[in-house]
Amino acid sequence: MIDLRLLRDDPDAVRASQRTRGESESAVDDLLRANEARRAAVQRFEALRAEQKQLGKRMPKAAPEERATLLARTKELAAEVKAAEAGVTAAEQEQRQAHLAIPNVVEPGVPAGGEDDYVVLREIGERPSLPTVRDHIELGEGIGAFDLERGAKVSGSRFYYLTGVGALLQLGLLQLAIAQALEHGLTPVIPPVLVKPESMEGTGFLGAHAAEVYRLEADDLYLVGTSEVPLAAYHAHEILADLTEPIRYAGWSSCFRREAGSYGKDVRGIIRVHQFDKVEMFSYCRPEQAAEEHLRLLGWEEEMLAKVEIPYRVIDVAAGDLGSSAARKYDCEAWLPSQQRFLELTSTSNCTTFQARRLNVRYRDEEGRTRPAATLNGTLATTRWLVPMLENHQQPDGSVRVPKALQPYLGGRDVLEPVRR
RNA sequence: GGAGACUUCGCCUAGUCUGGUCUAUGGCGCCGCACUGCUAAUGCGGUUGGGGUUUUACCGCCCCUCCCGGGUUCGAAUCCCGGAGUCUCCGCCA
Repeated sequence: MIDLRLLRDDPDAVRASQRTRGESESAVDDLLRANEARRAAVQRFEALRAEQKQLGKRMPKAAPEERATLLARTKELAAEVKAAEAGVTAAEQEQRQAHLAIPNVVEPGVPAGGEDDYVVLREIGERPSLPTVRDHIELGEGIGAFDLERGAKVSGSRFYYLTGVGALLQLGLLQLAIAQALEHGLTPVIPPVLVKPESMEGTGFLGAHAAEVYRLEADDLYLVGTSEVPLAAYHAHEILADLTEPIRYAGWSSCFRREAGSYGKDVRGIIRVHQFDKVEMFSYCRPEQAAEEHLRLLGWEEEMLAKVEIPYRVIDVAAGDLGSSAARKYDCEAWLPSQQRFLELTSTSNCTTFQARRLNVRYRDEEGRTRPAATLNGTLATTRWLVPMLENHQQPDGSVRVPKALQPYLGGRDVLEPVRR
């Protein structure tokens, strides 16, 4: 939810943001109107309620005949107050609707436009020159890293088993991520992956992405698509006592996505799957520190990418492709030799105070006032990373080189050789 | 799954039976001031959160907030109904 004070003080700033995103400007006026209506309703109610309380106070010490007149008026008032209160509730609901319809105000400098209007900030590392290119499926099955057929047999399409070196690669990668997170002072967290509707809603995943989410109807719980959800809801309805330094977590969890509407896209292999594992960074900080913190998270993502020795580029995602919560988003995309294209490996979002306002996460500033915190998130490692790792480190005989940083997790091996199945 | 107890302004707690004087008690903690040459101790004062109004700079005034949502009533922390959470016991499964 955007800041209503900003909306009232500078509605043009919000309109400009909507334009950059390619979204409706009239939504801004809808919210302004709804806010005004709400305030009017509140004033009506409060005036009546004040009178009711005044008269009620006189009741116990009123003389018998005075009491009769009082009673007549207060009875009347009781009905009016009740009606006015209903008016407030209705106006609040209407404002909330209008409020939720407006995505976060984009950060200055975000490229305008849609999915294809990103700006490439830099490209790091050398694309490998390969005489013969095998894709990750051929390589992974060759070295016995995963079993797609049995994944499909047991659970359906877009499921897989990680086996042998594949399981070790993933565990090593995630542990490497946790080790790095610890180095930088983040608190490692293994969160619940089933959450209540309000937690899912608070993080904004039941809006445009509702169809992406698995729901357990019998228990009214949702499977999270990222540990961002339980990490963001972790401090919901809290006032953080000290936020002079950002509070940072590194969540390790399985993630579940329905991938509805992605039929035919990356159907083979482990690029786009229903279940994967991820280490996700999550940061709470003061709003004025958020942009700086965002670059810090991006830096930590790049540090991880360097450790696994993958060529990648960094893009500044265009406004129309940000999602509702983010004010700015940087993606790191790995080079994929088999497809001669880039594949998203990490994504870091600065949600400013938008998400915290929904989840009611606040902090106390120097003057003792409570203010909404800023929240940010960013990817440190996922199952998907195995794809460019296999492809970029492949050798002509179908074996795969192990980056130095991961070798300890694979029993010291520096090459994974093809195995007979 | 069944039964019961509980949920009060950071923490603990009084108040609920017997509705109005609850504008919610006390302690701890925290903040400020005073005092003693420092510390400690003591004394005094302050300390839930949200919203409205004055276009929040401040002060003030008002409304809401005693787990949440309804209801009864002129009036609800207090009575009634529903829900959530915590704990205890029983059952079941590990």
